[in-house]
Amino acid sequence: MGRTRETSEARQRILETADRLFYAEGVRAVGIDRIIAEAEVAKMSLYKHFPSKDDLILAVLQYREGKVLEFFGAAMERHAKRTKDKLRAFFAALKDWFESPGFRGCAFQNAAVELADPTHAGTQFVKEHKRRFQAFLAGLVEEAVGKGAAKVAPAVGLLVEGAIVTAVIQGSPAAVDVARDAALKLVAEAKGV
Amino acid sequence: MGRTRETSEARQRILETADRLFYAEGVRAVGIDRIIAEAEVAKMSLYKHFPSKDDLILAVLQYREGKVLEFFGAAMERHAKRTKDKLRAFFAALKDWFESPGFRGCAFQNAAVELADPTHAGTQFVKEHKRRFQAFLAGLVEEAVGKGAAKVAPAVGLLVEGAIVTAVIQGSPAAVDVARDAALKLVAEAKGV
DNA sequence: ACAAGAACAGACAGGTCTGTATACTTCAGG
DNA sequence: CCTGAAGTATACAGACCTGTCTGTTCTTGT
Repeated sequence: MGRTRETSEARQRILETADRLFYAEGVRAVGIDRIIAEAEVAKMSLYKHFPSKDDLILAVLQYREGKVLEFFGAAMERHAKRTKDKLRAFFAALKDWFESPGFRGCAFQNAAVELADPTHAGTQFVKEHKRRFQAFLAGLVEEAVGKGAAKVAPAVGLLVEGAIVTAVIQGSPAAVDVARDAALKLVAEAKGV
Repeated sequence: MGRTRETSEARQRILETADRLFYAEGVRAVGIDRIIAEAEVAKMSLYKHFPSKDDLILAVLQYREGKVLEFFGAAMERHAKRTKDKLRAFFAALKDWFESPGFRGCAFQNAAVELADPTHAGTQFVKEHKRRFQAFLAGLVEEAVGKGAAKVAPAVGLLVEGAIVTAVIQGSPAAVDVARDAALKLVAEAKGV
């Protein structure tokens, strides 16, 4: 039989191409024609899988959340061999990301800024993603600090978000070191008390 | 004589209107036609004062930097009557901003994201603005902590940036309290040592 | 072999975008 | 009174945008 709707090769090619272009140039700046040309796909194929561009944007964000998870999983595991501290491994992974070619900040945040519409499904998804990401981060903090994690985890989250936007604007990954040192200081203090 | 080029009424109306629309909906989403309609200005007047939309974007960013300075100056002075601590007054002013109607994050950051082009004059200006803003913040930190300011000021900057993006995505000003508490903790520790 | 689903190819409609061109109005200073 | 600067009004070019429509080709299960 023909490939099922969710695993179609054309669909996958569209998702990957759109993800790459959206991240590099923005969801508003990249048009449908550009995506189908680079994905080597017919326009009707795109609209069969994604009824509108807004649907495609949402699908790309969902697709990207999976990729982000994979990236941090792999990078942290790589670093875990040096430091047993998971929080340190996370910041090392963050630095890897900042230094990766084509780094342009957080795709979710960027999309939310460009959409500029709180009712857009993509904006809603970004909000939920950030909550999930913060929960993940809180888990790492809890391993480092134990019960008092609730107190410092949100501050660590702000340091991470701040480091992301600062790194992309300054065009340098240096912010991650500042964020890591401050986060470790806050964690150490929470532990000490 | 006719008003000089820099103080023309039409020019001012264009700047204010463009600033309002750009901030609310984004520099890419708002077109020239929309701006001239709401500013009640002829298209040729706009292009006389700003040769291209990119020039207008840059001019709006410069105009806005002045307004931001005014806002924080006024808000901090208002709060300075309650707390003598300038850093506390700053975070109180930040909260005022987060709670102001139509808050949509940092206009400079948003513009940089939308432009998605490091060579764009607007992007360059955003980078410089952030450096100036960080210097201003470092001044506040120095008053609180003295000589050791260089150590904690960058971290406080990340907390502030993180609070801005988090507040807009979560649609709540709660992040500012987290940022303030963490910043004061870092400052207190730097002072103690 | 054949029907049906999936993808391809490309034209097209209707709208929006930036930027230019043309012609008219208003008004102040010499 | 006349010149020139500033602003107004409007039409237009050329590009690009999303989404639709019509056909063709390829593959695969029955």
